[in-house]
Amino acid sequence: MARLLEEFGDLSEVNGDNPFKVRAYRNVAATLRELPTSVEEMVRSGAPLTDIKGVGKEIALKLVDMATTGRLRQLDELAEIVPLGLLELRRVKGVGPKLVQALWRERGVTSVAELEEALATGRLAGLAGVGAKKLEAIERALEAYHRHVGRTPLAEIGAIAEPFVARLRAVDGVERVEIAGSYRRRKDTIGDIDLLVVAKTEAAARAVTREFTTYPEVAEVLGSGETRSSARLANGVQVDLRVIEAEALGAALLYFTGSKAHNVALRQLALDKGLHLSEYGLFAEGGSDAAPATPGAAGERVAGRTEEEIYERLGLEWIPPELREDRGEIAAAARHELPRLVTMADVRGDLHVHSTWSDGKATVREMVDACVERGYEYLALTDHSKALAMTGGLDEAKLARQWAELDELMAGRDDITLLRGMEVDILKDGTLDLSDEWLERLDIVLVSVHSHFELSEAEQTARVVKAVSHPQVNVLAHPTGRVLGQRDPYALDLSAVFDACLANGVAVEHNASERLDLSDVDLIAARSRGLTISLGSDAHSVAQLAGMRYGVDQLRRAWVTPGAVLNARPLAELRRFLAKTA
DNA sequence: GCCGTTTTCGGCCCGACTGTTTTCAGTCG
Repeated sequence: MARLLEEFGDLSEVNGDNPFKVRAYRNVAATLRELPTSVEEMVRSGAPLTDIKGVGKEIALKLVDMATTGRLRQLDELAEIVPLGLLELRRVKGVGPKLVQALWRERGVTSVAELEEALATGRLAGLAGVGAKKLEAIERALEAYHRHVGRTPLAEIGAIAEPFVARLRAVDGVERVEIAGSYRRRKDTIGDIDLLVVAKTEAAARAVTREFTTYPEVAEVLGSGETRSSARLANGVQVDLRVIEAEALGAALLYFTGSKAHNVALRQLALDKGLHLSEYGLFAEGGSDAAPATPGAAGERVAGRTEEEIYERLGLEWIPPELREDRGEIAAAARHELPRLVTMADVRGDLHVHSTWSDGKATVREMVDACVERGYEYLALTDHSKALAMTGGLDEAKLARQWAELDELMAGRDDITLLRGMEVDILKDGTLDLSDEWLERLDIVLVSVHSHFELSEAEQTARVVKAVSHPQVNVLAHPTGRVLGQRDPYALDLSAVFDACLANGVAVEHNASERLDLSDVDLIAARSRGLTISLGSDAHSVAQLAGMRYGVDQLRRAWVTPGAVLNARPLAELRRFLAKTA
């Protein structure tokens, strides 16, 4: 439904409809993506759809329509008039709704391919507002369009952004360099990198801009001015640099960290209080009838140097960036009831670790030593079961041999506790890939799906529900099967699966690998049901143990407190959960 | 199209950069 509404908004926009109407559709689409309950459920239970933020009479009708027919009639009708290729055109940087309309109505261009052809044959000459430079810009944008589509996983962005920032910090006269944007909010994937710089002098500001535009990884400078520059790196990621006054750093950090929805809500809150919030600060209302207008200023700046003072002036406690998604954090901050979010320091151990016994790159000893080094109190060794033949998965006999090694390795060792675990495959019929007798002897049993992703939702759900209903199972690992940028989640009724986990004392995993599965939205649903969340790095090497921090980030985005995290608990408490006596 | 402890009509977040103009429109974030 969100996708259909979004498409309807996009088509309306290139059709030239009222931009506020377009926004209304997009807002509802965004809200639906975050909605913990499904619209179908609301329709079934008779809950008023206008309770959903941004949904009025018209969109409510469309929701009901979509819930029953699976289609949006108005979208089909609009698609008859407006060529779908125009949506693709909009994704070329620099091509906005107006240009799309001009291209379509005045030149008959309705797709990226046709735009390229029109460029090559000089058919765009004479288009109002389009000169030689604009044509060049479109050509460059088309190259980028083909090279880079989509978002980059958080961990990859970190590897790119951090050395870049270090280089800018080294420029003489640079006071601060901060990464804002979705990277600071720790979103699972990142579209571009936003950098904020405070320079002591104008000369230093020019120097840092020069350093930015000449950075070796920069493939193309998209634009550069006194306060703002943009560049695209060789790998296609866009980086934006803003030079900020120290007095406005907090305001800029706030503004450029977003999210957009959070900012919009904050601005509205400011307006309600007779204030005006921009990236330059929080200002008192200026130019009213009573007060003489101050030349060149909207009013006195009442806050701006730090985020804390701006939030405080708005009557809010400081909101951690991970929460800034307009998911209720502003209301909670106003009540001073923001949750105490889980941190890396709360994590006492790793509950999903592989070794050379299956497809890991490091030995058990290396993994155990690395976990000691990380300060963990315990870890669970969870190699694959025999169904995953390509990983060298373990059958009962091999498991017995592994345990002999573990006994030897851990004898007399009291620096860490090693839990005997396994990541047991959920077979196609929902049975488990290890005998009951051996399941019972394990300290911790993870179960997960690694095959038959193509089953129908009903079959997949029944399969997973059956698996987690087995009395020996403790954790459902990577529940949705997604791999960022590579594989979409399989069809699954996550609500039904969560219910089964709750009923059976099974925790759901957040897999802190390139999966980041469950997603933040799924984690919110899990947390609000009272499920226990197990954090596992799914490390197949020592280096991958460090991925845990990205998992903690996602938990924080989902408002998860330490109490809900299985491996934030002391060993004795963890054991009680695993014994299902908790 | 949505929304309302000022409003059922008139708003809807706001500023920088670019290019094409010569005071502004389009686009982006």
